[in-house]
Amino acid sequence: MTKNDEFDLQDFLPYLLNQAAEASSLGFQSYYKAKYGMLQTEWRVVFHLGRYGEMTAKQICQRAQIHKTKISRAVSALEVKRFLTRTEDEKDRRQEALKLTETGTRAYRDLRQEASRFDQYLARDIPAADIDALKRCLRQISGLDAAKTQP
Amino acid sequence: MTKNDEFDLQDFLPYLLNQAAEASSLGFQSYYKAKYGMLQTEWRVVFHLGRYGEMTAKQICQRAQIHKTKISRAVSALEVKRFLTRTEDEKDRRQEALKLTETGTRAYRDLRQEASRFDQYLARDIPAADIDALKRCLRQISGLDAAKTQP
DNA sequence: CGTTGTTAGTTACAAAAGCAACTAATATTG
DNA sequence: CAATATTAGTTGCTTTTGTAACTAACAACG
Repeated sequence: MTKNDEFDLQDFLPYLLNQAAEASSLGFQSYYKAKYGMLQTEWRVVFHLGRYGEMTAKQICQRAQIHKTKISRAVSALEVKRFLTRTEDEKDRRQEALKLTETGTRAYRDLRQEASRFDQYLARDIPAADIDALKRCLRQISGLDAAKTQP
Repeated sequence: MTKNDEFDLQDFLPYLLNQAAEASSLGFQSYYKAKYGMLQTEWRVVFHLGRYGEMTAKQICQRAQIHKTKISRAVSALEVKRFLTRTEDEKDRRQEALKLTETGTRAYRDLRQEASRFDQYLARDIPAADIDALKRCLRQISGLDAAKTQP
Protein backbone atom coordinates (compact mmCIF):
# COMPACT_ATOMS: atom_id res chain seq x y z
CA MET A 1 0.00 0.00 0.00
CA THR A 2 1.25 3.47 -0.81
CA LYS A 3 2.00 5.86 2.01
CA ASN A 4 -1.31 7.67 2.27
CA ASP A 5 -2.32 6.52 5.68
CA GLU A 6 -2.90 10.11 6.63
CA PHE A 7 -5.44 10.71 3.89
CA ASP A 8 -8.53 12.03 5.60
CA LEU A 9 -12.12 12.61 4.59
CA GLN A 10 -11.50 16.26 5.36
CA ASP A 11 -8.99 16.30 2.54
CA PHE A 12 -11.23 14.62 0.03
CA LEU A 13 -12.62 17.16 -2.39
CA PRO A 14 -15.91 15.46 -3.25
CA TYR A 15 -16.63 15.21 0.45
CA LEU A 16 -15.77 18.81 1.17
CA LEU A 17 -17.72 19.96 -1.83
CA ASN A 18 -20.78 18.04 -0.78
CA GLN A 19 -20.64 19.34 2.74
CA ALA A 20 -20.23 22.91 1.62
CA ALA A 21 -22.88 22.60 -1.05
CA GLU A 22 -25.35 21.12 1.36
CA ALA A 23 -24.72 23.71 4.01
CA SER A 24 -25.00 26.63 1.64
CA SER A 25 -28.03 25.26 -0.21
CA LEU A 26 -29.82 24.73 3.04
CA GLY A 27 -29.10 28.29 3.93
CA PHE A 28 -30.58 29.77 0.80
CA GLN A 29 -33.43 27.32 0.52
CA SER A 30 -35.26 29.11 3.28
CA TYR A 31 -35.77 32.11 1.03
CA TYR A 32 -37.38 30.57 -2.01
CA LYS A 33 -39.09 27.85 -0.08
CA ALA A 34 -40.71 29.98 2.56
CA LYS A 35 -41.48 32.97 0.38
CA TYR A 36 -42.55 31.32 -2.86
CA GLY A 37 -42.91 27.62 -2.11
CA MET A 38 -40.32 26.75 -4.72
CA LEU A 39 -37.95 23.82 -4.87
CA GLN A 40 -34.33 24.20 -5.83
CA THR A 41 -34.85 23.30 -9.47
CA GLU A 42 -37.82 25.63 -9.70
CA TRP A 43 -35.81 28.53 -8.38
CA ARG A 44 -33.07 27.77 -10.86
CA VAL A 45 -35.49 27.72 -13.75
CA VAL A 46 -36.89 31.03 -12.60
CA PHE A 47 -33.41 32.42 -12.35
CA HIS A 48 -32.54 31.35 -15.87
CA LEU A 49 -35.68 32.78 -17.35
CA GLY A 50 -35.32 35.98 -15.40
CA ARG A 51 -31.69 36.40 -16.24
CA TYR A 52 -31.63 35.34 -19.86
CA GLY A 53 -35.21 35.90 -20.97
CA GLU A 54 -37.49 33.55 -22.86
CA MET A 55 -35.99 30.11 -23.32
CA THR A 56 -37.04 26.54 -24.05
CA ALA A 57 -36.74 23.77 -21.50
CA LYS A 58 -33.97 22.24 -23.55
CA GLN A 59 -31.91 25.39 -23.37
CA ILE A 60 -32.26 25.52 -19.63
CA CYS A 61 -31.19 21.89 -19.41
CA GLN A 62 -28.03 22.65 -21.30
CA ARG A 63 -27.14 25.84 -19.52
CA ALA A 64 -27.88 24.57 -16.05
CA GLN A 65 -26.82 20.98 -16.60
CA ILE A 66 -30.00 19.68 -15.06
CA HIS A 67 -31.75 16.60 -16.37
CA LYS A 68 -34.78 17.18 -18.56
CA THR A 69 -37.19 15.30 -16.31
CA LYS A 70 -36.29 17.54 -13.42
CA ILE A 71 -36.80 20.59 -15.60
CA SER A 72 -40.05 19.23 -16.94
CA ARG A 73 -41.46 18.79 -13.47
CA ALA A 74 -40.18 22.14 -12.29
CA VAL A 75 -41.76 23.88 -15.28
CA SER A 76 -45.10 22.20 -14.66
CA ALA A 77 -45.02 23.22 -11.03
CA LEU A 78 -44.09 26.78 -11.90
CA GLU A 79 -46.89 26.94 -14.44
CA VAL A 80 -49.42 25.77 -11.90
CA LYS A 81 -48.18 28.41 -9.48
CA ARG A 82 -48.46 31.01 -12.25
CA PHE A 83 -44.80 31.94 -12.26
CA LEU A 84 -44.41 31.23 -15.96
CA THR A 85 -46.30 30.56 -19.17
CA ARG A 86 -45.52 28.22 -22.03
CA THR A 87 -46.02 29.09 -25.66
CA GLU A 88 -45.79 26.46 -28.32
CA ASP A 89 -43.34 27.33 -31.04
CA GLU A 90 -45.07 27.95 -34.38
CA LYS A 91 -42.24 26.62 -36.48
CA ASP A 92 -41.44 23.59 -34.35
CA ARG A 93 -44.36 22.44 -32.30
CA ARG A 94 -42.24 20.10 -30.21
CA GLN A 95 -40.70 22.91 -28.29
CA GLU A 96 -42.25 25.64 -26.24
CA ALA A 97 -41.00 29.03 -25.19
CA LEU A 98 -41.02 29.57 -21.44
CA LYS A 99 -41.55 33.03 -20.09
CA LEU A 100 -41.95 34.46 -16.63
CA THR A 101 -45.26 36.06 -15.74
CA GLU A 102 -45.48 39.36 -13.92
CA THR A 103 -45.54 37.40 -10.66
CA GLY A 104 -42.62 35.29 -11.78
CA THR A 105 -40.61 38.34 -12.67
CA ARG A 106 -41.26 39.92 -9.32
CA ALA A 107 -40.20 36.72 -7.56
CA TYR A 108 -37.09 36.58 -9.70
CA ARG A 109 -36.08 40.13 -8.87
CA ASP A 110 -36.61 39.53 -5.22
CA LEU A 111 -34.76 36.25 -5.14
CA ARG A 112 -31.90 37.51 -7.23
CA GLN A 113 -31.35 40.23 -4.71
CA GLU A 114 -31.57 37.82 -1.81
CA ALA A 115 -29.14 35.57 -3.63
CA SER A 116 -26.70 38.34 -4.10
CA ARG A 117 -26.87 39.26 -0.47
CA PHE A 118 -26.61 35.64 0.63
CA ASP A 119 -23.58 35.24 -1.56
CA GLN A 120 -21.88 38.15 0.11
CA TYR A 121 -22.86 36.73 3.45
CA LEU A 122 -21.28 33.39 2.67
CA ALA A 123 -18.08 35.10 1.65
CA ARG A 124 -18.24 37.47 4.59
CA ASP A 125 -14.98 36.60 6.25
CA ILE A 126 -13.04 34.97 3.51
CA PRO A 127 -10.40 37.08 1.77
CA ALA A 128 -11.47 38.26 -1.67
CA ALA A 129 -8.52 36.55 -3.29
CA ASP A 130 -9.59 33.24 -1.80
CA ILE A 131 -13.12 33.70 -3.03
CA ASP A 132 -11.79 34.30 -6.50
CA ALA A 133 -9.69 31.17 -6.37
CA LEU A 134 -12.64 29.30 -4.95
CA LYS A 135 -15.00 30.26 -7.73
CA ARG A 136 -12.42 29.59 -10.38
CA CYS A 137 -11.81 26.11 -9.02
CA LEU A 138 -15.49 25.36 -8.72
CA ARG A 139 -16.16 26.37 -12.28
CA GLN A 140 -13.40 24.18 -13.50
CA ILE A 141 -14.40 21.16 -11.47
CA SER A 142 -17.99 21.55 -12.60
CA GLY A 143 -17.11 21.37 -16.24
CA LEU A 144 -15.66 17.96 -15.93
CA ASP A 145 -17.99 15.56 -17.61
CA ALA A 146 -14.97 13.47 -18.43
CA ALA A 147 -14.32 12.81 -14.76
CA LYS A 148 -16.23 9.57 -14.75
CA THR A 149 -13.27 7.85 -16.24
CA GLN A 150 -10.02 7.00 -14.53
CA PRO A 151 -7.07 9.46 -14.28
CA MET B 1 -33.48 47.96 -6.52
CA THR B 2 -29.74 47.97 -5.89
CA LYS B 3 -27.37 47.86 -8.81
CA ASN B 4 -26.80 44.14 -9.14
CA ASP B 5 -28.32 43.58 -12.51
CA GLU B 6 -25.18 41.79 -13.53
CA PHE B 7 -25.44 39.20 -10.79
CA ASP B 8 -25.25 35.85 -12.49
CA LEU B 9 -25.92 32.28 -11.47
CA GLN B 10 -22.29 31.58 -12.28
CA ASP B 11 -21.35 33.91 -9.47
CA PHE B 12 -23.66 32.41 -6.91
CA LEU B 13 -21.73 30.24 -4.51
CA PRO B 14 -24.46 27.76 -3.61
CA TYR B 15 -24.99 27.15 -7.30
CA LEU B 16 -21.30 26.69 -8.05
CA LEU B 17 -20.88 24.47 -5.04
CA ASN B 18 -23.75 22.27 -6.05
CA GLN B 19 -22.52 21.93 -9.57
CA ALA B 20 -19.02 21.06 -8.49
CA ALA B 21 -20.20 18.71 -5.77
CA GLU B 22 -22.49 16.89 -8.15
CA ALA B 23 -19.86 16.56 -10.83
CA SER B 24 -17.20 15.28 -8.47
CA SER B 25 -19.51 12.94 -6.59
CA LEU B 26 -20.64 11.43 -9.82
CA GLY B 27 -17.06 10.86 -10.73
CA PHE B 28 -16.18 8.96 -7.60
CA GLN B 29 -19.45 7.12 -7.30
CA SER B 30 -18.43 4.74 -10.02
CA TYR B 31 -15.77 3.27 -7.78
CA TYR B 32 -17.75 2.32 -4.72
CA LYS B 33 -20.89 1.59 -6.62
CA ALA B 34 -19.44 -0.68 -9.25
CA LYS B 35 -16.89 -2.41 -7.06
CA TYR B 36 -18.78 -2.79 -3.81
CA GLY B 37 -22.38 -1.91 -4.53
CA MET B 38 -22.31 0.86 -1.96
CA LEU B 39 -24.26 4.09 -1.85
CA GLN B 40 -22.67 7.38 -0.92
CA THR B 41 -23.67 7.25 2.73
CA GLU B 42 -22.48 3.67 2.99
CA TRP B 43 -19.09 4.57 1.63
CA ARG B 44 -18.86 7.42 4.07
CA VAL B 45 -19.69 5.21 7.01
CA VAL B 46 -17.05 2.75 5.86
CA PHE B 47 -14.57 5.55 5.57
CA HIS B 48 -15.26 6.79 9.07
CA LEU B 49 -14.95 3.36 10.60
CA GLY B 50 -11.83 2.57 8.64
CA ARG B 51 -10.23 5.87 9.43
CA TYR B 52 -11.17 6.35 13.05
CA GLY B 53 -11.84 2.79 14.21
CA GLU B 54 -14.82 1.48 16.15
CA MET B 55 -17.55 4.07 16.57
CA THR B 56 -21.24 4.30 17.33
CA ALA B 57 -23.79 5.47 14.78
CA LYS B 58 -24.27 8.63 16.77
CA GLN B 59 -20.62 9.51 16.58
CA ILE B 60 -20.63 9.08 12.83
CA CYS B 61 -23.70 11.30 12.59
CA GLN B 62 -21.91 14.05 14.43
CA ARG B 63 -18.61 13.79 12.64
CA ALA B 64 -20.10 13.46 9.18
CA GLN B 65 -23.12 15.67 9.74
CA ILE B 66 -25.43 13.10 8.23
CA HIS B 67 -28.92 12.50 9.56
CA LYS B 68 -29.37 9.50 11.80
CA THR B 69 -31.96 7.81 9.61
CA LYS B 70 -29.57 7.87 6.70
CA ILE B 71 -26.84 6.40 8.87
CA SER B 72 -29.20 3.82 10.29
CA ARG B 73 -30.12 2.60 6.83
CA ALA B 74 -26.55 2.64 5.62
CA VAL B 75 -25.42 0.62 8.64
CA SER B 76 -28.13 -1.97 8.07
CA ALA B 77 -27.17 -2.29 4.44
CA LEU B 78 -23.49 -2.61 5.30
CA GLU B 79 -24.25 -5.25 7.88
CA VAL B 80 -26.24 -7.28 5.36
CA LYS B 81 -23.35 -7.04 2.93
CA ARG B 82 -20.98 -8.15 5.71
CA PHE B 83 -18.87 -5.02 5.67
CA LEU B 84 -19.39 -4.36 9.36
CA THR B 85 -20.65 -5.86 12.60
CA ARG B 86 -22.56 -4.29 15.44
CA THR B 87 -21.91 -4.99 19.11
CA GLU B 88 -24.28 -3.83 21.78
CA ASP B 89 -22.59 -1.76 24.45
CA GLU B 90 -22.57 -3.52 27.81
CA LYS B 91 -22.85 -0.36 29.86
CA ASP B 92 -25.44 1.36 27.71
CA ARG B 93 -27.50 -1.05 25.77
CA ARG B 94 -29.01 1.69 23.61
CA GLN B 95 -25.86 2.15 21.65
CA GLU B 96 -23.85 -0.27 19.63
CA ALA B 97 -20.24 -0.26 18.54
CA LEU B 98 -19.77 -0.53 14.78
CA LYS B 99 -16.70 -2.23 13.44
CA LEU B 100 -15.51 -3.13 9.98
CA THR B 101 -15.13 -6.79 9.15
CA GLU B 102 -12.11 -8.15 7.31
CA THR B 103 -14.00 -7.58 4.07
CA GLY B 104 -14.99 -4.12 5.14
CA THR B 105 -11.44 -3.24 5.99
CA ARG B 106 -10.20 -4.43 2.63
CA ALA B 107 -12.85 -2.38 0.88
CA TYR B 108 -11.92 0.64 2.97
CA ARG B 109 -8.24 0.37 2.11
CA ASP B 110 -9.01 0.01 -1.53
CA LEU B 111 -11.46 2.88 -1.63
CA ARG B 112 -9.28 5.14 0.41
CA GLN B 113 -6.55 4.71 -2.11
CA GLU B 114 -8.92 5.30 -5.01
CA ALA B 115 -10.20 8.37 -3.23
CA SER B 116 -6.73 9.72 -2.78
CA ARG B 117 -5.97 9.20 -6.44
CA PHE B 118 -9.28 10.68 -7.51
CA ASP B 119 -8.60 13.68 -5.35
CA GLN B 120 -5.29 14.26 -7.08
CA TYR B 121 -6.99 13.78 -10.38
CA LEU B 122 -9.59 16.44 -9.60
CA ALA B 123 -6.86 18.85 -8.64
CA ARG B 124 -4.73 17.85 -11.59
CA ASP B 125 -4.45 21.19 -13.30
CA ILE B 126 -5.28 23.61 -10.57
CA PRO B 127 -2.35 25.38 -8.89
CA ALA B 128 -1.55 23.99 -5.44
CA ALA B 129 -2.13 27.38 -3.85
CA ASP B 130 -5.63 27.51 -5.29
CA ILE B 131 -6.40 24.04 -4.00
CA ASP B 132 -5.33 25.11 -0.57
CA ALA B 133 -7.55 28.15 -0.69
CA LEU B 134 -10.36 26.01 -2.06
CA LYS B 135 -10.20 23.49 0.74
CA ARG B 136 -9.92 26.17 3.37
CA CYS B 137 -13.00 27.94 2.03
CA LEU B 138 -14.97 24.74 1.79
CA ARG B 139 -14.22 23.79 5.35
CA GLN B 140 -15.29 27.16 6.56
CA ILE B 141 -18.51 27.25 4.55
CA SER B 142 -19.37 23.76 5.73
CA GLY B 143 -19.18 24.68 9.35
CA LEU B 144 -21.90 27.22 9.03
CA ASP B 145 -24.90 25.80 10.78
CA ALA B 146 -25.86 29.35 11.62
CA ALA B 147 -26.33 30.16 7.94
CA LYS B 148 -29.99 29.32 7.99
CA THR B 149 -30.66 32.66 9.51
CA GLN B 150 -30.42 36.03 7.86
CA PRO B 151 -27.06 37.90 7.53
C1' DC C 1 -44.28 10.62 -50.10
C1' DG C 2 -43.43 6.89 -46.79
C1' DT C 3 -40.17 4.73 -43.90
C1' DT C 4 -36.65 5.34 -40.57
C1' DG C 5 -34.17 8.18 -37.33
C1' DT C 6 -33.99 12.24 -34.05
C1' DT C 7 -35.48 15.49 -30.97
C1' DA C 8 -38.48 17.99 -27.16
C1' DG C 9 -40.83 16.99 -23.62
C1' DT C 10 -43.73 13.78 -20.52
C1' DT C 11 -44.86 9.90 -17.74
C1' DA C 12 -44.46 5.62 -15.04
C1' DC C 13 -42.04 3.08 -11.97
C1' DA C 14 -38.20 2.24 -8.74
C1' DA C 15 -34.64 4.02 -5.61
C1' DA C 16 -33.49 7.30 -2.22
C1' DA C 17 -34.10 11.26 1.08
C1' DG C 18 -36.62 13.85 4.65
C1' DC C 19 -39.51 14.03 8.46
C1' DA C 20 -42.13 12.61 12.28
C1' DA C 21 -43.57 9.21 15.18
C1' DC C 22 -42.03 5.30 17.54
C1' DT C 23 -39.33 1.76 20.77
C1' DA C 24 -36.27 0.62 24.16
C1' DA C 25 -32.90 1.98 27.34
C1' DT C 26 -30.94 5.30 30.55
C1' DA C 27 -31.04 9.80 33.36
C1' DT C 28 -33.24 13.00 36.25
C1' DT C 29 -35.99 14.70 39.72
C1' DG C 30 -39.41 15.16 43.24
C1' DC D 1 -38.17 4.59 43.71
C1' DA D 2 -41.90 6.16 40.63
C1' DA D 3 -42.86 9.49 37.25
C1' DT D 4 -40.93 12.20 33.61
C1' DA D 5 -37.50 13.52 30.36
C1' DT D 6 -33.62 12.26 27.18
C1' DT D 7 -31.08 9.57 24.20
C1' DA D 8 -29.76 5.89 20.47
C1' DG D 9 -31.50 3.97 16.95
C1' DT D 10 -35.49 2.28 13.89
C1' DT D 11 -39.67 2.36 11.12
C1' DG D 12 -43.47 4.21 8.24
C1' DC D 13 -45.02 7.51 5.25
C1' DT D 14 -44.49 11.29 2.00
C1' DT D 15 -41.71 13.95 -1.16
C1' DT D 16 -38.02 13.99 -4.49
C1' DT D 17 -34.88 11.94 -7.63
C1' DG D 18 -33.18 8.77 -11.38
C1' DT D 19 -33.92 5.85 -15.22
C1' DA D 20 -36.08 4.20 -19.01
C1' DA D 21 -39.76 3.90 -21.83
C1' DC D 22 -43.03 6.62 -24.17
C1' DT D 23 -45.53 10.31 -27.33
C1' DA D 24 -45.66 13.64 -30.67
C1' DA D 25 -43.40 16.41 -33.96
C1' DC D 26 -39.93 17.08 -37.20
C1' DA D 27 -35.84 15.61 -40.44
C1' DA D 28 -33.66 12.88 -43.83
C1' DC D 29 -33.25 9.58 -47.07
C1' DG D 30 -34.61 6.18 -50.26
